[in-house]
Amino acid sequence: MPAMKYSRQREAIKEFLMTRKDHPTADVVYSNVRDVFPNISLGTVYRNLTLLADIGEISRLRLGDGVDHFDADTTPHYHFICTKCGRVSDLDIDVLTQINDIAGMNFNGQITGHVTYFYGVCGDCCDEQHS
Amino acid sequence: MPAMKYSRQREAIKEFLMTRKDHPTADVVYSNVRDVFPNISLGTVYRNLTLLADIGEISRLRLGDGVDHFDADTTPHYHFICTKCGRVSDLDIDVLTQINDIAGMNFNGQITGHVTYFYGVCGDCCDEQHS
DNA sequence: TTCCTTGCAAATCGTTTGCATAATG
DNA sequence: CATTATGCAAACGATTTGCAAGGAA
Repeated sequence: MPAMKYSRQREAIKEFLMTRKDHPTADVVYSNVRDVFPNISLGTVYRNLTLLADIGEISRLRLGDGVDHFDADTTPHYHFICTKCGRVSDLDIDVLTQINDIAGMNFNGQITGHVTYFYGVCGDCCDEQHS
Repeated sequence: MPAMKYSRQREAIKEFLMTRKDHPTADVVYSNVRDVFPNISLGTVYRNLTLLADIGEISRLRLGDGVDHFDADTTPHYHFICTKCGRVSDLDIDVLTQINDIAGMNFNGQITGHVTYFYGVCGDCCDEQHS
């Protein structure tokens, strides 16, 4: 693991991510950071997102839609994906550690964790249906 | 949705999947079905896997490893991924419908389901560590 | 004969990487 | 000055798609 040097671009990427709670993709990060660094390349964005995720300063979300999402909030929490608009939002519940034990019943091996995401229709899309 | 016609290739793909409980990828399906149809193309495998998944005869698993896995067992159940060997196996527990309700607390919207996969070390890999 | 399915190859999408140059320590 | 980071473009792996030819209803 090489020593990390400061870079304005990386800082801008992280700062942008911290302003958002909708878990943007690399592409969204790219087009937004380009407002500040018009010459930044998509490769640099990917490199820094990967680097930040590796050192634990951000987290990478694989939600099964084929695209990686990124989150400046690294505390363990669950996510919700709206099947109408695709929006990703945080859920305000405790981590369900007990389901690891439930899953471990009748299983030959050690279960150390789980990944869960919930889906359904978000508040905004529910409102649209009623109007 | 166009009417579906019989095809030997599709049949072979589905039959192969039914013999396996390790959730193979499209590539694994391809190389195995090629033993029966040496001229089958990867495109045909993908087309049929997608078609079968769309009509609900098989299910497509996105486990966050960047590759799609396929399962002839379409009944709802949970999966376990070994972080050592990458093997995917079924878990013998009931579906935890109650966690949808838990997740729905303090949430403005409707939660209709969830996707969960567990990870850890499988029985075989545990044994290896001890020997 | 109609229209679905195939094999093949090219295209697409998200992501990674090699390389010469620029910036950091 | 040593080394990491950048921009660019090419490479990549998984998956999809256009097309002409083959097979099912």
